[in-house]
Amino acid sequence: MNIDQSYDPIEVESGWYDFWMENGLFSADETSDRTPYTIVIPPPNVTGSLHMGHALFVTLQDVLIRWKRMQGYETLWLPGTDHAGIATQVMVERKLAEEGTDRHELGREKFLERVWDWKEEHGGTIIDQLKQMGASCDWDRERFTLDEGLNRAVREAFVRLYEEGLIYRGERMVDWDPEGQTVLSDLEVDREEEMGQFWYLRYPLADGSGHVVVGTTRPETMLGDTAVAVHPTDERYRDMVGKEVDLPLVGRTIPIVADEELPDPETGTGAVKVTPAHDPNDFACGERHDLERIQVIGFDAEITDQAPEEFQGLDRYEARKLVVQRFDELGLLEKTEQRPYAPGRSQRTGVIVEPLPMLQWFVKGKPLADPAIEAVESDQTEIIPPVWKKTYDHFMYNIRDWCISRQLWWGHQIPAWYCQECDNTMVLREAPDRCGECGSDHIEQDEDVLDTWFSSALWPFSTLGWPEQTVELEKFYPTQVMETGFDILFFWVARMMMMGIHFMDEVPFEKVFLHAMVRDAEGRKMSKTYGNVIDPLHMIFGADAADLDENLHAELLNQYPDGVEPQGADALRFTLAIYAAQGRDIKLDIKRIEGYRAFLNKLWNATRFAMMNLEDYEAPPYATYTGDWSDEDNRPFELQDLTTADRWILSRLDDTVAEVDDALEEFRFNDVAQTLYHFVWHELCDWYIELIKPTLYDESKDNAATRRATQGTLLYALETVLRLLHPTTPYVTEEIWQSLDRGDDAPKSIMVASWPERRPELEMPRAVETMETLIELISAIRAIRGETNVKPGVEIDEVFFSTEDRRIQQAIETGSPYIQRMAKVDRVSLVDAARLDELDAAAASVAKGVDIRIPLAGLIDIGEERARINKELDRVAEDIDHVSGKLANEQFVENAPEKIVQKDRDKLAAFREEKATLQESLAELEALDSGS
RNA sequence: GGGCGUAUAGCUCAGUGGGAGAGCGGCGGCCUUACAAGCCGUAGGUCACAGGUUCAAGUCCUGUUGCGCCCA
Repeated sequence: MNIDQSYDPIEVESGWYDFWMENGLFSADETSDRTPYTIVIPPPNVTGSLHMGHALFVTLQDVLIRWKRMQGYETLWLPGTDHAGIATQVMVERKLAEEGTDRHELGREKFLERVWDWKEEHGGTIIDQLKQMGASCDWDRERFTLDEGLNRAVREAFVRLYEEGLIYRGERMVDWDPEGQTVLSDLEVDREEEMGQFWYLRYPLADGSGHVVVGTTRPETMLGDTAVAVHPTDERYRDMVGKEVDLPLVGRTIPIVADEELPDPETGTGAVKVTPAHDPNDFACGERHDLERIQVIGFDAEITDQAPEEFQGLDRYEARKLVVQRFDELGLLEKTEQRPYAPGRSQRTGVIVEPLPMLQWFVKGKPLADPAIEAVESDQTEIIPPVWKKTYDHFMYNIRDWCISRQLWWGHQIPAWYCQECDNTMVLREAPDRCGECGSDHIEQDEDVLDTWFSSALWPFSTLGWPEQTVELEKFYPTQVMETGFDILFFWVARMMMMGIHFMDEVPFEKVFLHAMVRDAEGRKMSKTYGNVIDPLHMIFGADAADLDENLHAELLNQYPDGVEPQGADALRFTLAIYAAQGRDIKLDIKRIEGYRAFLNKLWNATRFAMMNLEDYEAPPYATYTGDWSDEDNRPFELQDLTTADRWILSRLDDTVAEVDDALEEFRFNDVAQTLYHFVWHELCDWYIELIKPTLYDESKDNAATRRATQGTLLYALETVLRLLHPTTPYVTEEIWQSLDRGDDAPKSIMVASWPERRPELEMPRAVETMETLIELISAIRAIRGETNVKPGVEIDEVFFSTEDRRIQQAIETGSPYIQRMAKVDRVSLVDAARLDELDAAAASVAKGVDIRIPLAGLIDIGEERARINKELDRVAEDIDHVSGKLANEQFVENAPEKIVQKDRDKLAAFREEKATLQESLAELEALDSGS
């Protein structure tokens, strides 16, 4: 025995990762002639740390990669990290603030040094954590979105798109993050509905003939109003169009214009104020009516000198208060009300964004989106689950130009240079010495950097060496699967599709699998606000109460005041896999993780059992497990020596192989895990191992061949199921597999053992049928025992079976030793119906059409047995009602397929027979009861 | 406001027109030499609601309600 008494995940998971690394088992060979299978990792934030979302994607991708690797593909799982522009820069800026300085004081160069330092310090964390999850990435190829090769790819892509007219610089309304001090793309702004104030302001008409009332959620912007708009069909304002109003507080006179789009007669008063410099819709309206843009809120979110002096320098919210106050004082505040509104907030800083017109760089949407739509339409890329195709299409068909410049320093600096002399703009791969137009050397590079997602969009090919035509690119592009969360379908997947097709003329991946969000057990997002965060590392390694944060992990602490036990990466992975049903969020409950650790313990102990009973077994060469079986000498056991139980488990194993494989092909990870769980626990352990104990314990000469066949079956089944489980639970399967010590010709790791395939030789339906019958009969006897208070230790003298069915009779004959053992029965007697009638009082049951009788013989509680039979009778009566009702329906008999109708007729007959048997038995019991 | 999804046992979820399932939890009984992280048995359902199609609906269609997400 070289396996510990119980499963200890920490112990098991401690050494194998190094072993895999040392043997180079994760490395892809770009020169091999094997069919490639490539996944590029969704690069996590370089300074981040592992959360459940990461744990999920690592699990699913590793399952796919390990599966394909075992199938013999040249697998490449290419890892890396993302520089996460805003997030990282904000982090470092906060640190600087603590030191009482800021990036401007430091200067660009020094600041970037600090960020690189920060990256060096924290950058390894997430990578180490991915490794702890067991990720079999090719670490030699690890990339970073800011490394030199990727920077080159970014410059190349930018320049080409510029030359093709697909990147341009222009003044547009953009979302400004006043805290992050940068522009954001549409996608980086979150809108969440909240209750807000809605103010109604009176603007007096310039001719003194009255006033117009406008509603707004942002009164401070009135300082920049340059018009009031009403709908041309709105009768209320028909006479006002063309008139002017005196803008209070400001003293400006502004027109009332008729606009088709901006005002909604159904909302508010139907008249709206127009602030072209501070709202995208107003901006558009301003373009239509040629209105002035007056920017009254600056980049620091303070009121500019374009506003009256009183307001200048005020924060936008202070200004709001003051504006409202002044309106009130002037009697121009009509009313206020509470109303839900959805302000845009920066995804990074959480601050309400300020829409402002700015000169920025943009990527044109439509020309890149059209081929990407077509690629999905024509199935060059398949989106799974398919429901997301609609969302993808919706985004692509309504795509807007993408603002890619960011007022940050941490990122790829835009490769554009401006001549200070002649205003020439140069977009180039390398920095120029002088202006190409006027020759001046007074040139400056654009200060801004690119949106991080711009570099991420190139990830599937930039990581393989593009723009060089590398061997890697040739071998591994396009990739096979992009596996990521649906929340970045637009941010990332859509943009990779556009860029991949544009630059490579080929889609970046054949399939996109979008996984769900991991939530807490109640379905809420994991967040500090709720205190419901579950840290994957706490699940893997355990956590003392002291390790847990009272804010982040409040709920966990509540549930586990003393901390949590280590569950291991395998249990976590198995849990995430079995939860990963398509089209549904994952509501993670720690109890489930504990349950699957118990499952791995079960597997562990099944192995211990096997090893105890295989000590004298001489295992066949490993090649017989994976090789061709058409040659009888190359099989791991003699088929003719197999017992019914052996045949059954091998058949079921073969079904399991097929089910697992099908489920993997279709990304049904939950079915993969569920199928294996059921097979290992409820077939292999609950039945097979129990069934074969007598065979294994009988060391007589007569039994030698049978025993050997059973030993062979046990080892084969265990070894095969380990291979099936390996992609999901790599550590424990490697540990157990190694301890089986399958000889010199076995691969050095289960990682590179071959993936199980169906074996026609193992399909033995007759044995399956027999075992299914036996399992039902045994369960029926156990149910009687359990419900009539027969103690588990007590052996029943004799059980009688009666059936007309030849095949079932045979099953009982061959299976009687199994029945004896599993139901704890001394004798099994197969008799004809007449013999049953001779029995006096007996417990009775019917299963598979077999009458089962157990003479009471003083061991069965008569009262309990009567109650049990009455319950059975109720059930049968319901069944009879149901089926006979169906058969009484002429429509059903006429229209339903004959097969279905016949099935119901057979059922009805069986139910009636069962009822008769039970009634008879009950009558006997009652006679006995009254007689005694 | 528009769109997408979802509703099945106490909880978390499978379910592919043909008698409603699993895991966890509950209850009862077991220290049976692989495993008490275990074993045996068992209770628990108006498949959200209302219509419709069909011989037959958890499953297909329509509507309603609740919940979730995306876009505006």
